[in-house]
Amino acid sequence: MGKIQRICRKTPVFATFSTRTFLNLPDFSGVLSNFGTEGLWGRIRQLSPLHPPPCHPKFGPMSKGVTPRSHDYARWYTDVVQKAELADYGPVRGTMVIRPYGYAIWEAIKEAYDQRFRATGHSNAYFPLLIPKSYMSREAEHVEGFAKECAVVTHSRLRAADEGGVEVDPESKLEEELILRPTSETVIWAMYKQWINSYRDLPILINQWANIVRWELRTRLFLRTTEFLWQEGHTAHATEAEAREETLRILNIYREVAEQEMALSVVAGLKSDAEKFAGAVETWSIEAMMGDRRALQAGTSHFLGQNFAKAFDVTFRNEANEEDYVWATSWGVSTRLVGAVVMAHGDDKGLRLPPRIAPIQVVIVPIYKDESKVAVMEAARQLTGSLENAGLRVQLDDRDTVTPGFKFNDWEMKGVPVRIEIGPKDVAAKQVVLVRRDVEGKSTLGLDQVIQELPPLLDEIQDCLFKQAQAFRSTHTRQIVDWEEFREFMEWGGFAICGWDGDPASETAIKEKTKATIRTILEDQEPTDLACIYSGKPAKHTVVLARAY
RNA sequence: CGGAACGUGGCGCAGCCCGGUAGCGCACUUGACUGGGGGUCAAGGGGUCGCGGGUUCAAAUCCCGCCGUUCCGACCA
Repeated sequence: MGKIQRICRKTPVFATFSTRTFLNLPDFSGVLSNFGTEGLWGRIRQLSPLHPPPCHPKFGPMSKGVTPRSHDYARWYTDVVQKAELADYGPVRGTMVIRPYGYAIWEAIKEAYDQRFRATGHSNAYFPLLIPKSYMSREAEHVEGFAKECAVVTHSRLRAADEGGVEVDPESKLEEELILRPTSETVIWAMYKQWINSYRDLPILINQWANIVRWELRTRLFLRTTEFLWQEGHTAHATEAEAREETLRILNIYREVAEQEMALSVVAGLKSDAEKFAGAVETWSIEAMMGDRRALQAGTSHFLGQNFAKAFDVTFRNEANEEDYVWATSWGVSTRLVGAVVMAHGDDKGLRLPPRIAPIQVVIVPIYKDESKVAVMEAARQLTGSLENAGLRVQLDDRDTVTPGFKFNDWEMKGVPVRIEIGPKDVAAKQVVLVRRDVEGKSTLGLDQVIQELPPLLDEIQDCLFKQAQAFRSTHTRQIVDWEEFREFMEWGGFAICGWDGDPASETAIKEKTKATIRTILEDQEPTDLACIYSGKPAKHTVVLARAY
C-alpha cells in the first residue's frame, strides 16, 4: 500500500482528494475526450514534434531575431527570455537581472503561492543571508549536497591598491568564515532550537521569500543561475504524521498553483534516494514537461524526519512529558518557474502567458492616421478605462514612434493573452478587433460587449493553455516495458512510465545509457505485474523516467 | 573541472591567410512622408579593434602571454 493511503487514513484532511487527482497521474484517455473545441483539438492532435504548432504562414513563420524552436530549442529559449525583456545577463558569470516584465510574472506566481501558504496557517519571516561556516558541518548528508557550490566570505573589507582600484585587505580576514546560504535549514534550525521547548510551541510554520546562492558551473537564465529567488518553508512538528501531512499539503499547493495559475501540466510523486534532497528522509516533487519534451522539476517538498532536529539537537517535551526530537519539513519553489512557463507555453512568436499570471492581460493597439487620431484615441482611452474598472490588467499602447504592425509583434513576443485593435473603421462601426494569443485568428466584437465578454474569454484562454499543456504531456507520455523501445523513446523525448526494481544500480545504469533519470515514483501505482525496465527483475515501483533540466 | 570556439560602435557580424585611410546590418538622433502585421526616403552621431608585451617604417591583421565570454560533457532547483 502506498504512503499516501497510509497518511490518508491517519489524517482525514486528505480524504477529500482522490489519490489520482492528488497526484495528477497521467491519464491517457480523459484529457482528450473532455477537450471541447473540435477544430482546435484537431490542431493540437497534430502537434509534432514541438508544442505548440508552428505559427500559421499567413501570420509569418517566426519572430525576427528569435531562433525557431524546432531549429534550436535552447537558443530559442534564450532569445525569447531576452527579447521579451524578462531577464538579462548580469555582470558576474551566472547571474541574472530580472527585468520589470519578468519580475512582474514572478510576483504574480509568488502572490498565488503566498496566499495559499497564509491560508494554510504559515507566516513569512526572514533569516540572514550569511551563515557561519561551522553550521555546515552539523549535518553531514546535507553538507555533502551543497558544499561543492558554496560561496565563502573570507574578508570584511577592501582597501586602496597601489596600482589604483581596490584590493582585499588581508588584515580583515574573518576569524570564522561565512557562507552565502545555499538554503537556510541550518540557520533556521539553530533558531528553532532556541524557540522550541514544549509541544505547546509547535507546530512552527514559517516561510521565507529570499535570494540564495549556489555556485553553479553551467547556468541558464531562470532555470539555473548562481543567485536566484525562491521561497523556502521550514516547519517543525510534534508528530511524524503531522509532518508527513504537511509535506503533502504543500506538494498539493505546488501542484494546484502550477495547474491553475501557470497552466502547467505536472506529475507529482516521490523522488528516488539518488534524486532526493541530501538532508531529507523523503523528497516529493512536481515535474512539468517542457516544449522539447524534457522534464523540469517545478517544486519540491521534503519530509525531513528528525534529521535536522538531531543535527541541531532540537528536542521538546510532548504531552506525555517525554523528551523527543522535533519532526520537520522544508519545501521550495523558485524563479525557475518563470522559465517553466516560457518553455511550456511559448512558440516561435514568443511567450504565451496564462492570463492569471500575465502582467498585462489585455493590450489595446490604436490604429489611426492624422485625421482620425483624435477619435480613435478617445475611443481607445474610454475602453482602457472601463476595462481597468472591471479589474483587468490592461495597457493602452499609445506609442507614436512605432507602427501598429510592430506593436502586434512586440506584444505577441511578450505573450499578452488578448490584443484589441481599434481603428477608424472600428470606431465607425462601434466594434473592435480581438486577437487571442493562444490560438490563431482574429474576430470582431461590438464595443459595448467587450466589458462583458473579456473576463470569460480570459478564463477560456487560461483553460485552453492548460488543456494544450495536458494534451502535450499526455501525447508524449508512454508506458514502456521493452528496453530497446525505452532507449529510442528517450532519444525522442517524453515521459516513460516504467517498472523499477528499486536498485540504485539500475537507476545509475539507466542514466548512463540513456541520460534519463527517475523523475518521480508513482506511489499509488502498484507495479504488480511489471518488470524493471533495465534489469527485468520484478518491479518494486512504477516510475516516470525522462531526460530533465 | 575536461573538450571546442569566439572577443572589432549599444547588439549581431565582415575585415585577419596576403600588415598600409576601420566597414556592413540592426539599433540610435533629426526631418518629411506614412500608419489595419516588424514602414519609406533623406541627413546625422557614435569604435584606445578584450588586456599586456614583442616583431615592423607601419599591427584589428603576424608572434607570445593573460583575461573574459559562449557552446559541448561530469554536478544541481
